[in-house]
Amino acid sequence: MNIYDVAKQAGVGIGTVSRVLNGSAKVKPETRERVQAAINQLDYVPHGAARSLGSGRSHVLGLVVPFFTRPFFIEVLRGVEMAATAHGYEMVLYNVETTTQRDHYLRQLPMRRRVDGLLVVSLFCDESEAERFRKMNLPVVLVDSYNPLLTSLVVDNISGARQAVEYLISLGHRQIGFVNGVKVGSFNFNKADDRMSGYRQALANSDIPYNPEWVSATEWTRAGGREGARQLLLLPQRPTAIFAASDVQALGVMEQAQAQGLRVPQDLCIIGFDNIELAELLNLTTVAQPMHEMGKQAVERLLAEIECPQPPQTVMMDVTLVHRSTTAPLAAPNVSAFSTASVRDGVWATQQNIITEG
Amino acid sequence: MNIYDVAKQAGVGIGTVSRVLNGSAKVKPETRERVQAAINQLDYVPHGAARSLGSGRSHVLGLVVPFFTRPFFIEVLRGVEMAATAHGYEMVLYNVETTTQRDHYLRQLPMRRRVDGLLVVSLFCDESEAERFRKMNLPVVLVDSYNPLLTSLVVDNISGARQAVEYLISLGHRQIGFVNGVKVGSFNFNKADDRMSGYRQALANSDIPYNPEWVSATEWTRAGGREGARQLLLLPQRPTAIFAASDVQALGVMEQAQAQGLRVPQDLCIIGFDNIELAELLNLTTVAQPMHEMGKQAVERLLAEIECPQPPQTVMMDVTLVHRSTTAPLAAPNVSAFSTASVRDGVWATQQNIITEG
DNA sequence: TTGTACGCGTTATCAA
DNA sequence: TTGATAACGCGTACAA
Repeated sequence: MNIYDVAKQAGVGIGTVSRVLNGSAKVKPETRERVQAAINQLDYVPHGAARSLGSGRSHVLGLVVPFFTRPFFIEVLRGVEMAATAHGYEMVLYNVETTTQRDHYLRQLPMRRRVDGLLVVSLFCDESEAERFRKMNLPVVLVDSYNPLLTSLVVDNISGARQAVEYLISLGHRQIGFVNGVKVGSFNFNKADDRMSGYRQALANSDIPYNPEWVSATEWTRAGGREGARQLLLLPQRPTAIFAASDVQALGVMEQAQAQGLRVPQDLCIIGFDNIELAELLNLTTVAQPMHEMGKQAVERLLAEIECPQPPQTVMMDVTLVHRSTTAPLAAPNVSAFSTASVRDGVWATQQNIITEG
Repeated sequence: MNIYDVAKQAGVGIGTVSRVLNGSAKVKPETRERVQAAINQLDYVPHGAARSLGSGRSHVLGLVVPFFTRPFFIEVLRGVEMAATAHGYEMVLYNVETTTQRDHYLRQLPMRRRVDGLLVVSLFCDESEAERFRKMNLPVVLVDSYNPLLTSLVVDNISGARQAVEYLISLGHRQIGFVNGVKVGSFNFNKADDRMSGYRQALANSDIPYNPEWVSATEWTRAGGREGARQLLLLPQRPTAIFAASDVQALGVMEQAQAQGLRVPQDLCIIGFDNIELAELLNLTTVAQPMHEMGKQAVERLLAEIECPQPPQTVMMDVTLVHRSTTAPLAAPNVSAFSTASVRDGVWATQQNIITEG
């Protein structure tokens, strides 16, 4: 059951069927109808592989993403999915959890085009790889990562971190901890560095000395955040507020605070980064990234590049601080334990009361 | 840069190159090495589409899943991804959010094999569709759904629901609400019905009359769960415990309890279904499904079917009740408001104390 | 064990 | 506006 069958059934040549299939302009309406009827009658659907082979286009986008089950990536993925299907593209998922996998996907996969383009999320991409993409004529867009040779969509991590810490300072905090993420292999390369820069800039702007003891770099996980917080909170001179490099880590910080009997926000203020769904649920103050929008824009730029080569471009997306109830003005020392807040003010208890989200 | 270039470079015919590429037995080690060297030297990677066209195999698995961002599906997806890559298969994601999309993917997509097999998750599949798959010789495995003509992986939803409700009864509850999920179009067809059956069976087994007022069917979302709980909890005679058809809905129930000032588990016990990551985090008692395992098994059965046709089989996976801290023995009436629990016993506060997970 | 020729189902290019 | 025909790159009989 192929294009010849349809042609025969409709009494035309295969060229005409192909034109109808691809919505080519030059075909008489009457003929088109006849072909269409034959197609419907035979339940004919073109063969994808043959089509790819002939046209050099697969209408498939490759998506290289680390740890795709993590909320941040899921949200980006969602934006990608919506945009891709809207434009008639399919999406194949390459999950990266090891450096080997990363190298494999970024080196082998592009060589012969099973995909029309590649979206690389949160993965560092070196010059030689970028150069190879160019040589192969494989359109690539980076999301949450940067390379001068490739179109890159980044959020302003420095500014986001700075805003978060400046907000804490404005609340009266001076002892501000930072639970950063680690740079594992080639993952999340600039992210950790940039958020660190933002943290230090904010401190410097207010002439607060930088204290390396108040910084820890952990896995980008709940357990990591928890461990990081444990280190900071057991110091003789502990931070009164902690900025975490991701919401997931912030979650771990909250758990650790809970475990040590510290109330949030009275005894410890917490700010996360990302604004995943859970952040809203737990009323976590956080730096919001436009994750859906990033996915969508990435697809659109990639498709543009597939249509015709574009000069590499770096797009900076804005972040916004979302005020929720894990932050509050610094309580006067030694009074915090009996502050004005209700005794039931756990994280969950406050959630219905203090909503300043805007 | 194709197989001919490699052949020329190695001084052999393309047949030999092909044999090397596909690990065919009959090739002299010396020749193999020469070909391999040429492949490496030219950075040659075979063209996927051409390969598919020639062999009739794409090494791609289609994954049709509704609302893939929801935790249950993500977990299944994760299992699928691991198994698929382990076997050298790629994975293309078809997200379904409307009946139109469902029909499209289940009717058009299979017609001409871009994929070697299809995994359909939580979607009802009717006889005619199953029949069509058979006619097309397209291997299909159903996950969390059932059709007699197709290999189906299901969990025992009836038993799971029954276990949950029986547990509540064993704790002394007699007024047990049920926040079920709706059957939207062709989504989650049997699931809602089966969990309802389990609920009613448990009641019947203990001679507790079924009270339709204590049942509501909502969206499978947090907002849905919340709305369902609102209906039940505002009744003059309100339930003392609520069983929710999914963890996500249970979350909504928790929120609503919180909003009405009901303490969990003293004033209201809650059991969910699925055991998503969040359930552990919030210490929600729930019925656990082996989500990763389902994804993995599904892939393995699908691959087996791709190798050679198998008779349809229904595999029942076990569920297990996970005891956490949103359930407790029913407090004596009128005492619950001043029970022995600490005043700070919100959901979060209890989480470190009452852990009976096994 | 190796090389050759053909087929897979399209798209694209021409000439009509 | 249409039909014939040559790619597309590989797998695979079949012949050597």
